Amino acid sequence: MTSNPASTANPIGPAASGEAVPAAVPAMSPTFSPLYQQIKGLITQSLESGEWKPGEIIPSEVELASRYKVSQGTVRKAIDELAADNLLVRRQGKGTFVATHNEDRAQFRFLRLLADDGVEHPHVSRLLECRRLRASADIARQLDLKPADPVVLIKRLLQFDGETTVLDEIWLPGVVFRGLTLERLQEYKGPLYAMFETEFGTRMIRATEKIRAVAAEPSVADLLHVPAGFPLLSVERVSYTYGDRPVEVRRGWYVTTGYYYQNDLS
Amino acid sequence: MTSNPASTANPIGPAASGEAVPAAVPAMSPTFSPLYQQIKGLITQSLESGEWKPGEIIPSEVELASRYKVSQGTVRKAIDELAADNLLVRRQGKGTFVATHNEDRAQFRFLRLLADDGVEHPHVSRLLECRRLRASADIARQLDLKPADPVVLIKRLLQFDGETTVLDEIWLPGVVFRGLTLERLQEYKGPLYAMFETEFGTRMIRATEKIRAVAAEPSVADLLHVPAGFPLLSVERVSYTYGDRPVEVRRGWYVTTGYYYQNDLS
DNA sequence: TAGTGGTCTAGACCACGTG
DNA sequence: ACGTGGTCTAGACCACTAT
Repeated sequence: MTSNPASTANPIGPAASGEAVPAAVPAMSPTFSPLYQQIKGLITQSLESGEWKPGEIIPSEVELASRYKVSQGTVRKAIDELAADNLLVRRQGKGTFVATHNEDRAQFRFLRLLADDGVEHPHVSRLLECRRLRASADIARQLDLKPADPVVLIKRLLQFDGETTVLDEIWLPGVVFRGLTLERLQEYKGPLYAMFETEFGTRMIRATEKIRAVAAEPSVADLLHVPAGFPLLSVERVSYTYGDRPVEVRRGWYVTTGYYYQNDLS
Repeated sequence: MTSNPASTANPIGPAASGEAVPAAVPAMSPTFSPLYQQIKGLITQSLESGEWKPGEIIPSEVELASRYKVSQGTVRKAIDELAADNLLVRRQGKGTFVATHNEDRAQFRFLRLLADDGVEHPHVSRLLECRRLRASADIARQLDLKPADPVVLIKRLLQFDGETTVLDEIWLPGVVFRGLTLERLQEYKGPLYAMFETEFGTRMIRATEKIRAVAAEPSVADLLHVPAGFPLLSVERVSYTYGDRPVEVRRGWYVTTGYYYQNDLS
């Protein structure tokens, strides 16, 4: 019976409940934020804090509605957006789950390389090295660190059907990825992002990429088994976790003979 | 007062209205389609048929609700999805409008080339030619035509800050783009897609791109003022209009020194 | 002041997955 | 049979824009 006047402003308390008439407060609007956005923020907090871990189910909509003292519809809209952002996954009849880079076939989401026939081929990773060093000015800036802060550098090759196709250089903040060694990398089965999520509690949410065509430097050409000067796709990626905090810088060189980078404009 | 049992199946008629008790029909579900999806389809039809043209305002939600005999909430959900698909644009307080490639700053949506400093630079087009010819087997297949069907071929250069940066070869179905000539192209001010929409009633909805790094062929290199063998970004695009019908094949070569192709993974 | 989209609620029912 | 997400409705109120 409560008539809930769309919340007055920021505070979560949506309105006194239990009354029969539209509550007082006429609702001001400097810095107005919809209720469902606030709920979205609260759910995100629980995700970030690890209250609900990747792969786990979260409380049902009705349960969350009663917890936050809002209607189910409001929780629904919050979850809708989080699902659109790939933070949650809805499964009808079962429940809503925290998205994960594990089991998921969310591989292609971050490596959009297809064979010329349009088929997504499986790939294997060959680790070259994993060192700890101090961030260059450039890497520090991109990772939002101070210059000379500790970072981890991983180099690896990806092979598709036995063909060496990708060379990756991956920089990670040393503080977050304390204890990351070549051995642990080699032991882990599955995608890198799945490992980061499971072993280091750092989940990649989104990324931006700068793509160029470049001529292969000799050192890169050697590793990829192409002649020096060979045209390669250069992919510079910055990945972000909760709160849009950058937690990975990745420089990739792709051999695009027999494979292409797929992109959809919509 | 009508209790509307979520429609029984396909037909649009949502339910007999005016009764007080949940209508009979227990609702079967082979090929079940939600009401709002059907409304979405009807609105799309009106867009495709030109009942509401690009840039124009469409009827208000309440008006559409009464036209389709559904609640405003159902229309709202349909429009929400169409807005997410970039077919409609909502503007609070004003109304809902048909998306357009004109005035819009929807330029960057289909040409994601930024300068190294991250700034989006304006570009000018220099038309090289516009011929009519018969489709090759390959182009015919991609445009869903029969081989030797008439097609239009446009070649052009794009210059950013005076630098020649992009070479485009564009194939269009001849039947749809009857009357497209070099002169008309030169006369038209504004983006190509805006012209296609205004002059030929064909609106590009989405596109897929295959991206590779290639060595510049001599003929291409000449036009782009780079040496033969220079690494270029090869972008093969297929664009689609309503009903996912392909209506453009575009082969682009980008010089990515000083510029990069921006992509967001999310 | 009027009209439009945007938010919020409450309740009913449907479709899906599991016991 | 039950619980979960998914759909649909109806009505109230808020925020923005134009007149």
